[in-house]
Amino acid sequence: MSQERIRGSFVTAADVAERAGVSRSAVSRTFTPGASVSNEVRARILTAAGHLGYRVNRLAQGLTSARSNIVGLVGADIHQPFHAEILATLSATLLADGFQCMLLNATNAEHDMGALIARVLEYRVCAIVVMNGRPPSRIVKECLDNGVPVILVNKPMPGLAVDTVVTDHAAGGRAAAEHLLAAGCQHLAVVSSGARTASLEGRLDAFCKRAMQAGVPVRIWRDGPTDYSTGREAALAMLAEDAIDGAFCVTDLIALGFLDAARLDRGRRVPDDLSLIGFDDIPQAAWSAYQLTTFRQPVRLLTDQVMQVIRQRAENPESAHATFTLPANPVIRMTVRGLAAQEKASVGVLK
Amino acid sequence: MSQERIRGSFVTAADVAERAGVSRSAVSRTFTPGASVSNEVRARILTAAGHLGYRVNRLAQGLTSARSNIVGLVGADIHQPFHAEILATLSATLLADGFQCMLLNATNAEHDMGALIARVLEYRVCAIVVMNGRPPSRIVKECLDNGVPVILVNKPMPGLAVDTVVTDHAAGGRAAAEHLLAAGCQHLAVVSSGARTASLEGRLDAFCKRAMQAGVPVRIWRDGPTDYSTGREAALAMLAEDAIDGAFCVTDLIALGFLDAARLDRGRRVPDDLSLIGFDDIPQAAWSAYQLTTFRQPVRLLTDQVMQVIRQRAENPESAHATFTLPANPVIRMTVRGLAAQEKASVGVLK
DNA sequence: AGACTATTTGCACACGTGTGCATAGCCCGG
DNA sequence: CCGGGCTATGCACACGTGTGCAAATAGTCT
Repeated sequence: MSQERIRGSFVTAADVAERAGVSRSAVSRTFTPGASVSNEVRARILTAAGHLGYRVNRLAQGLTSARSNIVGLVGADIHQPFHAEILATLSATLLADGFQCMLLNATNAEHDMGALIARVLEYRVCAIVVMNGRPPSRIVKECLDNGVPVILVNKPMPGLAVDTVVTDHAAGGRAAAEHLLAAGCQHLAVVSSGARTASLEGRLDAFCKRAMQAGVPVRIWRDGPTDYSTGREAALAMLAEDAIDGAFCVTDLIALGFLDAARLDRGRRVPDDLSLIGFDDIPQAAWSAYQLTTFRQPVRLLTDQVMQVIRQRAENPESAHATFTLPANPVIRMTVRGLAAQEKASVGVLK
Repeated sequence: MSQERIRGSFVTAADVAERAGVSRSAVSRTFTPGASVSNEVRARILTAAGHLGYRVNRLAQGLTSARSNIVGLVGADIHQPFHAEILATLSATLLADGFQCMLLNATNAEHDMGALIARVLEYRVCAIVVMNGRPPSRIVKECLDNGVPVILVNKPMPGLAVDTVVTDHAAGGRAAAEHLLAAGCQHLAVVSSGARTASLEGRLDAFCKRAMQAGVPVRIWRDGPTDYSTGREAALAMLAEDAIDGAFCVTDLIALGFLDAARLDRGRRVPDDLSLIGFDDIPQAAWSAYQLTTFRQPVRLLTDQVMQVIRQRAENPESAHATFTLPANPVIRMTVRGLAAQEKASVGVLK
């Protein structure tokens, strides 16, 4: 088939044209949907292209159109379960829709992110999606100045012409408080990390506010990485003497660390002595050793909304910018007292 | 600063040249390391570029050189902890070394992978790394014909001119058997998924062979996805009546499912009644509820080796192809009988 | 001072593609 | 048979960059 290929170099449209005995334009038109080529010529070109192994050079193609169909995906800590799920879903959706994904994995959330976005701008990406982290607003502004739309997931940046897709963290935090109150908890705790991101703070603030409304005190932990280890440390410290009977961890990962330390190191029975709620609904939360009651971030809805924004901006760059807020639905499992007992029968062990 | 920018279009080298009062070549040379420009002109160009917000167009740049510095990363199931870790490490390394990553997330491991690789070829990537999955050899061959090196992680493909970087699965499987035999296990089991990948099969075969040498029977489970749920199902089925006292799960994810079902549903005490070993060393294996004894895939070494191959191929495409085999080191925690008791004191709770 | 060398700079071309424009061919109605 | 409209095709240009080559300029040695 490709025995006549010169090894190690790409075939160009001119090569195909020569072999098919037509002009290069005809080749270009054959691979451009909607262009006018006769069936006979198209067939000849396609067989020639097949024999030679021709592939359109998207670099050259993007040169004329001044825009590629590459989307830049920016994020930090992409190995964490929730971030990995967003990345996997979003990249699969983008690829299915004909886009290409450029992955920008920031090791240092703050500093690297700016440099990485600057680099991906050099590829004339058609959009940049910030999946998490805190890109400096200066670089976001530069993207916008260059006509590259920026879409922020779970991170509002007021005052910039960006599209924002967020989970309703406040509603989730409030609902978490209500669940724990309904379970009869009298001494609440909320566990977060030292990262002051809008999503984590939003959950925490709403939780505290709702508890305060009910007149229930809340101990606050806000230190360390957004990690399993932070949950453990918080539990070890807070459950040493305090009589906490209900805790909201702003992340499932934190919640699982908290749960392990509470049970294994502090001897608490969950949910009998202590009710616990997480956030995100990562796969591990459903594992039978945990059965964590949590709030599910609507990953599918988030990514679908991101896709829709990208498409819409592609065809109409000037349309108004918007913030889309999607609900986090409770996933009742076994770590909250009243609910666990009551729903036990109808909830499967694995989701 | 950028107040004079025409919003929504990129600045070209010609714009910078005009503003700085020099030729466009001078601009190009300023941004080309090692080219000859006087310090005075360079400075003038750099300030002009800064004011205008100039960024080199890598699409145009890659056009002349017939090769971009984009690396295609191909994989399936990238949300799984181990795959996510490989992806995170590899992408961070590549970005730190000045490459860009194009992410190819295959939803259907077999079929999609070919189509995705074909698409990324259109961007004249300088290398393709297959992180997992089974790309059809036809498309791999096409990459090689086009001079694009292909690097396979944990997946040998004999007969093709590719570089291969693998963990020593056979040695790991053998060592797992030896650990369980040393713990005095008499009735072994090995749990794998229905995916017949070289890495999983390599671990399984070596385990079985070593156990057979010792005259110990091995029950084999090989069904379902490479997943937590498979471990659960295997444990539920195998531990219903069988007197299994030692199990090797070819993946940590499988092992954790097995462990949960063994303890919670089948009432086994681990490691007293049952010793268990996994493979990969995902973060969850270190969680205090699990403390899984396992074999660590040397992710850092694997990715470093991949990087080295990429660099070396970049400067010398014709060098001989090789297979690099890296060892999987045991991580002794608490799920194997003799070892757990003996080492308990010296092993931290978190890694 | 003159010649020779090293450095800097600009011109012009190449890279591979899409596309506007003009031309050629075809079909069809009058 | 002729003209009009439609389709197919080729030419030539543009996109933004890197770079070889020649010219110009600065610097150095005799």
